[in-house]
Amino acid sequence: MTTMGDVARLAGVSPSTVSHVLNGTRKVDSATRSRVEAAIAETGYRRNGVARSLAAGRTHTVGLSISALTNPYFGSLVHAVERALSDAGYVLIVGDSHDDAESEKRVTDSLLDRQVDGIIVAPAPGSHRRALPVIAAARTPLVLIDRAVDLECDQVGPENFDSARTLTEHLLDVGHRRIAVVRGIAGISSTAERFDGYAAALAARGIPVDDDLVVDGESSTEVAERQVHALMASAHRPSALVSMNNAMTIGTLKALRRLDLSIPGDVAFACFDDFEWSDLFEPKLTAVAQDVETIGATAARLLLRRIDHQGDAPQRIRVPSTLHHRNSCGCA
Amino acid sequence: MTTMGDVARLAGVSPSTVSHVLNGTRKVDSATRSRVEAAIAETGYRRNGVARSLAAGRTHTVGLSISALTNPYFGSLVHAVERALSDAGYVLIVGDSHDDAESEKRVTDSLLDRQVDGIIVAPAPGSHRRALPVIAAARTPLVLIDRAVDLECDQVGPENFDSARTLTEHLLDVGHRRIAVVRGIAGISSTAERFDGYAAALAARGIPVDDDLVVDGESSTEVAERQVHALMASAHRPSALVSMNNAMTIGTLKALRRLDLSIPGDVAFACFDDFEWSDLFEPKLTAVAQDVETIGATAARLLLRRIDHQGDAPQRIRVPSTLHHRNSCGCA
DNA sequence: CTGAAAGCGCTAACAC
DNA sequence: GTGTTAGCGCTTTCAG
Repeated sequence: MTTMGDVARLAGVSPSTVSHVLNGTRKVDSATRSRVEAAIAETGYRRNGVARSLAAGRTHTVGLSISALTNPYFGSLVHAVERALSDAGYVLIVGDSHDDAESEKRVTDSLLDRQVDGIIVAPAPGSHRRALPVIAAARTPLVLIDRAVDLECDQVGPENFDSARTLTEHLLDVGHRRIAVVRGIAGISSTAERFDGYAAALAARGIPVDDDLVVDGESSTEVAERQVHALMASAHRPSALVSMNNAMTIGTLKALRRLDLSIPGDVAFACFDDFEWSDLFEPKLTAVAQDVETIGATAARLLLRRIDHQGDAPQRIRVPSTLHHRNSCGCA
Repeated sequence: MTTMGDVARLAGVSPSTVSHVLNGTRKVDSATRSRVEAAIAETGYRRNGVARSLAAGRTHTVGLSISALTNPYFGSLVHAVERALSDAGYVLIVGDSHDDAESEKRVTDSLLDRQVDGIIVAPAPGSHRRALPVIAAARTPLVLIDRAVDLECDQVGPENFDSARTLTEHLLDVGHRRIAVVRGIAGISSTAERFDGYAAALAARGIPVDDDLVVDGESSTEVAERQVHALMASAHRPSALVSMNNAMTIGTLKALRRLDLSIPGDVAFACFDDFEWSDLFEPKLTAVAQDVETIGATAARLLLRRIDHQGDAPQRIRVPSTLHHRNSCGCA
């Protein structure tokens, strides 16, 4: 390993000059600079970022705790965050929380140990009692993404309530009265907000929430498939269905297929999250698309700002979603 | 920031003892250990991983250069790699290469600067002339994933040739003679290998490759849609189609839909990469599923092994794929 | 079983 | 415009 000292010696200058030409951090005579650059080229010197971070007190590294990269929604989120961060010269460490408070804590502890300059968390259920307080105590800049938590810090996520209400209202407009909802995993804000949106739409029409029509899909394809199958095979089958995320939508569609129920003939259908193949599917899916790009980019932006200005007031941003009206809702 | 020195002073021991209780790196009297632990708890001390890495010469960090996390295939790959790595106490930095040699070089340079203990690369076209030599020169453990390159280093990827041949043969068996292929981005091994598999299947039946039936989808949904549309609207329309990856499959299906061509009635279809919704689509897609989990886990395993044993002979592993025979191929 | 001390490679005052 | 030097916080010989 060749170090800055080696380069300095070869160029006949001091280490600090080498440092300064490398970082452009003070004026260096162009002749000197050339000698240094030649020495760097000759030795194949490459700077040691670890030493640099230790001395400078900054790692230019950001951590992200998230669950299930397998889910394209999160994949896109990571993608958007990574892009924004790398444009700013930062690098991204990703850790999978498995949507479990314990694993999430392990991930964030490891990020904190590594002295990341900031952390973005898609909080797992129970996060506010485990990981989040520790991050706050470490005074490491923090941004919450995708899900809201009752905590004084920057937060970005999709608009859930209105979107879920719109989806439900639409089904109501088509004439449905018995509308079932497939709800996500308990303990996270999006599940609650989307459910509330559903309930609000019904309430506005004077329809009470019927517990028999609320199925817990736990944000999982398998669970949703099983639960929807049970519901649709039962006596109190609804005439319409709303699924609150992409994974559960697939489960729901599988269940309907297994029961040989047609959409929208036997049941109307609308869902949260759009798919690349939404209009390839027959019938084309009426869905609410989240603006993942914006959510991710905003999270990165908020974090970078906070890294530079610890003091600013925390912001909470909701990114609007857009309804893609196609024909699974049956209102052709 | 409280440091190890602070803890040592409070516990009335030397910094080195604190270090040893923290790392379990030498025997410490249990009374002493307790005092140290108490001091740690009292101060809320958290170790500085950067200083640790500098002193120890290891970062317990691995870098991954990959393209398009948006693509669920890569998302799952990252997921698998991350899991295996975090089980081993490593952390993963991901960088997006955009399948471009220049960006890839930027990503890997930044990883090298950060002194990662190893790097996993899904080589972009041209990688062997830019990023890879630099990594090799730095003598940083390297594993290639997803795509092969003519280089002496560990490599893991899917089996492509046989899978593509099987897919094509199947269409041939159904009786098709004019089979078009939608081919991926140029310059990467999987594109070449899959195309060769296609060509080999034809050759075995004495059918020459017809250039008019080779469409370049560039691994992109949009390009594939455009090209397939052109082909299918032309005079020399094939009776069957093979698509060589997931993104292009979606493009292909969109094109067929736009032309109102039915599968398998108007064209038989088979593809590389399985989707969660493959059997939800009508007709269900006949597809080759790659074992992403295994590929990712293997890459991690190879890398960790090489980090510990620089000397071992490089391995090249091909993970077999499995054919899901459904009905888009039209052989009911 | 424990401590002293020499670095790890760099940054950033501070001095000239 | 350039050099000196004191750290950054930890690991790890080497002694005892």
